[in-house]
Amino acid sequence: MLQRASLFEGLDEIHIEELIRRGRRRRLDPGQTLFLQGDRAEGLYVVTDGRVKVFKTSPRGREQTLMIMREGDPVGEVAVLSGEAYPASAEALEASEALFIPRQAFLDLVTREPEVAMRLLAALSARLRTFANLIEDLSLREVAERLATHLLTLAGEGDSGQVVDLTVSRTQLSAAVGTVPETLSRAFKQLSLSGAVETRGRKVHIKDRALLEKVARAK
Amino acid sequence: MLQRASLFEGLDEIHIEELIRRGRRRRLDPGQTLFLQGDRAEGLYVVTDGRVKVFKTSPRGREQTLMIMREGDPVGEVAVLSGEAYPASAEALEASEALFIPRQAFLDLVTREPEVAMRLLAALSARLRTFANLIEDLSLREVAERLATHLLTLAGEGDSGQVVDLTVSRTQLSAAVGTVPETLSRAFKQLSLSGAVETRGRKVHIKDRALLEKVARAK
DNA sequence: GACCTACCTTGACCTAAGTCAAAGCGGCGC
DNA sequence: GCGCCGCTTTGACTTAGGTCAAGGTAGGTC
Repeated sequence: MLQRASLFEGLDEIHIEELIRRGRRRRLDPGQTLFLQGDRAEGLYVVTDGRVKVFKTSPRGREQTLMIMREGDPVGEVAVLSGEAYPASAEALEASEALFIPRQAFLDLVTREPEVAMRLLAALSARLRTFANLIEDLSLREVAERLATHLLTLAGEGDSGQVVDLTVSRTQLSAAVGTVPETLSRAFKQLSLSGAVETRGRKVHIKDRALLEKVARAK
Repeated sequence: MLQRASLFEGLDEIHIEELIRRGRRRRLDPGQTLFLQGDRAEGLYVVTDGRVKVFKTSPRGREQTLMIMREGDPVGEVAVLSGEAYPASAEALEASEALFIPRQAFLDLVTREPEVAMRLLAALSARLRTFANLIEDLSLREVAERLATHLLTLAGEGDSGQVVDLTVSRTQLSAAVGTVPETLSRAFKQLSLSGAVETRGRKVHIKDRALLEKVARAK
């Protein structure tokens, strides 16, 4: 499984085995916390099954999801690399499993295997790009636009008529889009009324992709 | 100069010289563009003098500053590493100078010198942390709180009574904090009236650090 | 010193979106 | 089948903050 993780793809058996030997497998119940923002970073996790949400919390209890990690994704490497506390919290979205890799084991691997370092650079770059887009969205675009973009991202390249699976509850989606459930609900209604999409629970039917793109690009 | 850049600190003369040989020095007038979001990334820049702003633009003309880079900082490496277009635009804030390093020259150096790769990992990690905080701010906190945090960051560890230099115009600051000049102005007024700070042009006198921290941590 | 320009502040207004409270709705257990 | 619990939607209201339009202020130039 680790071999298929983008970070470790094609890595020698020996290293994989060392990671597993030095690491510790951890089962996660839905909603279970991996770590909280501010915790000292003793290591990182690699998601081996299920999904893990990385998020920030406001004092008033609102949440902003930073990213949702799946099988093969590393969680918490940033803290390990910079040697500081975790900058955000992480919890399992569903029953999941992760391999905990102690700080030093990971640093050893990264310094010893330039290939891993390069992969890591690629991963962090991609993430920075995603974050930059989220910043842009939050600062410069409104909720309906963000939702439209989000749906299009989920939909990928397909054309009108396809059905995308949100895979998360509305509450989770609202936190990912940077709003509250009530506002998300109204944004969906707006998109439905205009004829761009049709919703059925967690499935969203994209009825008019061009229209959705127009909303996404917006004013 | 490059030797003092955090990325290349302590790097062999030979490599530095190669970078300079393969690179191209570029003078920048205030406001001059280095690249625009979406441009194909032929390489990256290292700021050698002055300051460069990296930002996103909305169709309605508003701007969100992502970061301000100074002497020694790399700009545009993310695009080079991920091999895609620049995810944001960059322009000089003042008369500046930068070394343009072609894509391949940089990739050669990174793959050949693990030390540089490690430095880069550290730099990207730090940036991810900054971005995560900006996302949190934009999504979960209000303008006065963000401004207070920003001022405290500029102030560093000092105590009440110190004077911090904004170094940028109000318009620039508003784009960095994620708002418009009018709203920033009102936020400053709010902080002044409460007695937390006093403003004199680009200098801000921190009169009551504890109070400022209270505003920053907020509700 | 007077003028110009660019930036900053203020006031009045408007709108997106958050909050609070109350129904809906749906799946699950009994 | 009935009722319960959690999630989602809806409605009414409030508010942060963006927009537009005047003024104000300061630094630079002649």
